[in-house]
Amino acid sequence: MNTTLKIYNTLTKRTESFEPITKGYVGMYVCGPTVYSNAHLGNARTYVSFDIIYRYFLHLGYKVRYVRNITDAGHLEGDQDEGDDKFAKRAKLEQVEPMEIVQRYTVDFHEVLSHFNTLPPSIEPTATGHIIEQIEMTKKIIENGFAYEIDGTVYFDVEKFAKTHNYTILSNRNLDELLNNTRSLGGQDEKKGRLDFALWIKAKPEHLMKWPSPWGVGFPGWHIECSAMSTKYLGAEFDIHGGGMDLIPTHHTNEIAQNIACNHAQPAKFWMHTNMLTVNGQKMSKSLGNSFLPNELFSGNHELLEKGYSPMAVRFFMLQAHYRSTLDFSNEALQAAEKGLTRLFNASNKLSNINFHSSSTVQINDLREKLYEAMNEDFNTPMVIAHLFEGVKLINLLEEGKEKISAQDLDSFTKTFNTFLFEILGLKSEQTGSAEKIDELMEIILQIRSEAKARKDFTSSDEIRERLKSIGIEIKDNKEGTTFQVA
RNA sequence: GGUACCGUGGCCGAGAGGCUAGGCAAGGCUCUGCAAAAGCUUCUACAGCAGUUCGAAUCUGCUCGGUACCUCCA
Repeated sequence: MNTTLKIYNTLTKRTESFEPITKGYVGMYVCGPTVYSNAHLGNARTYVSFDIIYRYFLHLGYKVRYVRNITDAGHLEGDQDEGDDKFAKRAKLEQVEPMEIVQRYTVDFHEVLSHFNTLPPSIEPTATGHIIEQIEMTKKIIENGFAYEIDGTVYFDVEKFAKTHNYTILSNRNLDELLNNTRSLGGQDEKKGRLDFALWIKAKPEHLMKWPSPWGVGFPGWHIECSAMSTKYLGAEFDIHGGGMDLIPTHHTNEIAQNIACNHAQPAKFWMHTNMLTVNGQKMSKSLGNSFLPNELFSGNHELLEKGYSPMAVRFFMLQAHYRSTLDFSNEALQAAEKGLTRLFNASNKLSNINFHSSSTVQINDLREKLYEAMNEDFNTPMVIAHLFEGVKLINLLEEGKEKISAQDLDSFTKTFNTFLFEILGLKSEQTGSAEKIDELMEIILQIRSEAKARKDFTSSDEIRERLKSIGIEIKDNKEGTTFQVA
């Protein structure tokens, strides 16, 4: 296995070999959620994708600092200066303090991600906790001549920046077309250029979340928080910056401009973007009203859902598509994922029951190499899963005694299979804490049943099966004995 | 309107010039008191048209269809 990790870089539009800036260390920043409402499934996909990336770096032995922010201030509704920020707006609606909104949805966000078994980031900074850093950065950008103040609001001067830098490097948009875009936004702007965006916004008197600054009382613009926090925790230049694809044209474009204007450096070597989750071919989003909340998904309580799906089935469903492809949601696809995942878990359980022989009739290293190659190809999880299913086939052959494996190979194979399934893909079987007791209970019940069967007392054995089924435990007879599954 | 991207078997989805993933569904078989499950196995697809090539799902052009972004969004 000598392949190197390759990553598609939005900055260069190419797949490039990954080399960390500092050997053995990876600095990764991912744009986190704006916590003004519940996280939906589409949001979750992005964080599951980056969870895989984080896990794989850890698996490869890197020391990773994974920073993912919480946007809890200064996110404007529109790009117009009179915009209210989202928290204040939502707070007014719900008659609560803005920070109450922030707290509620931050907790919700964490709950959702923990259902999906994502690892927490190393640092999860909040925008409100870094007002000073954002003010400092804004000051520096003004000093460097790329921003100007008008009546308490500070704007980034995009046209000036674009004269000496490639402002649209990420989106590949034509700057002139952007500047002359006929689509008008209405309202008179006090800013100089139509592409200029706010770094600091003057607060109206009734505004709830506001802070003092050299330009008066106000609150930070959206884009500056990520620049300030990534610089603070990862430095002016770090390895990876990630986020959803919808952040490319505005948020990330502006982030790069701010970083260069302040630090004279393009912040990240690699820009990685995850694609959208679609429903019936359309992007899942809050504004389109086609989004599910994870709780609705788990319970099946939504008009688009035929039934509830477990968080792991959903995670597995997401991993069956590549992170840069759109993924279309459907009940059929989720049910397929559910069954496929069960097969993988069953195979993993079987591994401990396989007998070893003096030598192997199978090639174990091939599979291992293919798994690493797949991950190294820009984290190609669908291919990893395909190879794991080859492993499932192999496990079944070994179990039936059609192929033989040595103790050493079995050990290595078990380790590889389970490492990829649990550690790298982050899947976990969803047994409850009392699972062991259930196992013991079931052992007793099944023994009684098999005794009844031995007496050809099928009335009793069938009754046991039916009554277990009625409480959601399904039993299956096969050659070696009886297995059971808790629904 | 502008700019990108995409169109793969019944469904979801990898692949990116020859070696024709994988899962689910469906058919067949094995196992079995019955049932269910499980296992094995079969099914050979790349929107259409033209071109480049010894060879194209993969490259080029056009046509049709879809989506995203340009306005808050992961």
